[in-house]
Order: sequence, then C-alpha cells, then structure tokens
Amino acid sequence: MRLIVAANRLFHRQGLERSAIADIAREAAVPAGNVYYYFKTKEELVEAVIARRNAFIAAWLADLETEAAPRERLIRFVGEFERTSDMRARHGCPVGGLCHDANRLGGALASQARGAFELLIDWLRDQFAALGAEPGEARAGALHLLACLEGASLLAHSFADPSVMRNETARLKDWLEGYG
Amino acid sequence: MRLIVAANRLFHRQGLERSAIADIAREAAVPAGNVYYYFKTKEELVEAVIARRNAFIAAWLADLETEAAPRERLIRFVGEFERTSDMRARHGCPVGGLCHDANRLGGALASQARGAFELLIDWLRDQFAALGAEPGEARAGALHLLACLEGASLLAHSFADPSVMRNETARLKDWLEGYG
DNA sequence: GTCTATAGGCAGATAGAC
DNA sequence: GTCTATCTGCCTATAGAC
Repeated sequence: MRLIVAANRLFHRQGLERSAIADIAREAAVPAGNVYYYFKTKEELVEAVIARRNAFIAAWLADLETEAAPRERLIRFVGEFERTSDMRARHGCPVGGLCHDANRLGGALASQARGAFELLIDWLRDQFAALGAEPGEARAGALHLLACLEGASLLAHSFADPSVMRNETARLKDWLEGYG
Repeated sequence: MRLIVAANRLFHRQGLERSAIADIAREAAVPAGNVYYYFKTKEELVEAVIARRNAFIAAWLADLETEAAPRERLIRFVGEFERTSDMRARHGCPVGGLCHDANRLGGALASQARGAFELLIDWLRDQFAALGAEPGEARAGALHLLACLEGASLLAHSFADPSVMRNETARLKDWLEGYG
C-alpha cells in the first residue's frame, strides 16, 4: 500500500503528530480525502504502519538467524545500526522515535509500538543465553545493548553527528568480541 | 515564574506539541490569554523553559564537583538517574524527551535543547579525563555513559518499568568502579 | 497589568458528486 | 472506487474592556 509507505517515511522524519493526513496523501500522490476510504481514522493508519514495521523487524531477525554463531549474529545486529548511522543522525531511530511519540499518545498505539522493542529484546536475550549467560543476565545484556543503541541514536540525532553512533557501535562490538 | 514551572511540567509529561497554551495557563492558574503578556510566542515560552532547565543542570553539575574524587562524582551522577527511575518510567527523561521534540521542530529550539546534552557530556568528559582517560576516550566514555542512561530511560518509559532503569544504573556503577 | 472574547488558521473527518 | 468541497473542533495569537 503506497499510503503506508508514505506514512512510514513521514512518521520517521516528522513524527506522528506533525505528519498531517494531507501531507501523507500528497507524499503518496493520492487525494487527501481518499485516505479515509482505506483507513477509518488516522490512528488506524498509524497501526498499519507499526504492524508493517514490526513485520519487517521480525523478518530481519529471522534472517540474522542464518548466521550460525550467536556472537556473530549480535555483531551483525550492531553492524546494522552502524550502517544506518547517517540516517540516524538525520532523523533519529525509527523505532525509538515512534515509541517516544506513541508513549505520549498512550493507549493501544503505545503498546503496539513497544512491540518492536519486545521483538528485539527477546531475540537479543536468546542470543546472550546461547552465549552462556544466565537467564537474568541474558535479559540484562539485551536491555543494555538496546539501550546503548537507542541512546546513541538520540545523541547522534541531537548533534546531527553520525560519528556518535559509530563510536558506540564500535564500543559494543568490542564488548561482544570479549563476551562470555 | 509560575508559568515556566507549569510549562516545564507539562512539556515533560505531554511533550511540546501536545501542551497547549491553554493547558499551561490552567496548570499555572492564570487566564489563557494572559500568557501572551509575558511571552510573545509559544516558542519564547519554550526557550524560557529550556534556559531554566539548563541552568538547573549546570548548578547540579557544579554541586557534584563538591565530591572530591571523579569516580565518586560519576557514581553520584548515575545515582541521580537511579533515584529518578520511577519518574523516568512514567514520563521518560525530561532532557531526552525535550531534545527529541525540539529536534523535530528544528531551528533555534533544537540547538538550545541540545545544550543540555552538551553540558552533561562536557562535564562527564572532564571526569573521565581526571580518571586518566585519553582525550578521545574521555569523550567516548562520556557519550557512552549518557547514551546508556538515555536509552534506558526510553526503554523504561516504553515498558512503564522502572526496573529497566535500575538495571542499567547498576551496570554502569559496576563499570565505573572498575574503570581506569 | 489582568482578564474575556474572538479572530484566523490548520488538521481530522465526512458528505456526496462522479 | 475515486475525488472535491466542506464541516467541526482545536490551537496560537490578538483586540480591547476593565
């Protein structure tokens, strides 16, 4: 659906609230009123965007599983954040930004947006567990790794400086190399 | 100024855009139109709030300097985030949230909001330097520590779970104990 | 200086022609 | 199914009484 793709891009660049239906429709090259033929409300459109994103994340994590060793999976995971440093410096983390926005709106949107974090944390926890970490420590490691990457994305965005992001991914890779 | 205090609280809880002038005025128990006697525009009010916050941060950092050893200063720094775990789980990090919002609005607001991060990073960098870190590593350590705390605040807020925050602060304290 | 009423503009949502 | 015109409501900002 072109509308979902357009909305996805605008939500990342401008946030949920500043992305007007008219903007999204223009970006998708469809008439403004037409949006309501496909989605009853703006919230429904947001839900569709989040569902699509979460599906992408699940597919990405499944793809990382083709890498045999958990350590290399984690390093590849971090590598994806490094690869997208420029995008993160320009527009922030898509997942973190959406969660932030959704947290403010509250309700069903917030819990659906949080779903992306849940997918990531559960997957990361499994990798740390496969590296021999105790259950509690595996989850703590997962939270720590994601917190570093999200925090670095926020700082990189605030300073419009991708090197902040690369700094942190390098640090995390070192940590993972010596983990366990 | 009562208006600035009220605005500060609402900006933290609801974000910049969702905090209407009327809301702020009600919170401060002054008539809505009155706000424009003190501030020409909403942006000017936001600037006043940010200036006040940054002054508080500068004062806090100066206060931490009374602690003699840099390691204990850093541990106290992290301890302040631990102490405010519940607040962070409920409303997110005030600094991070404001920066996120201001980044989206762009312009003068974004750079002023970023000023809080600059204060924190410069101070942290000095402490790591005092612990014997090379200049580059001191700054990297500062960015890493702040990224962890900001990322943990975002995750704690998304899951409405303060233990995520406490988990990360405990981890950071361990790291600082063995640093250098 | 303090307050009320309201102008002006924009965004979400709808009605109804085609 | 597709599109235009418009309603409704909210928010910033102002005008002007007191």
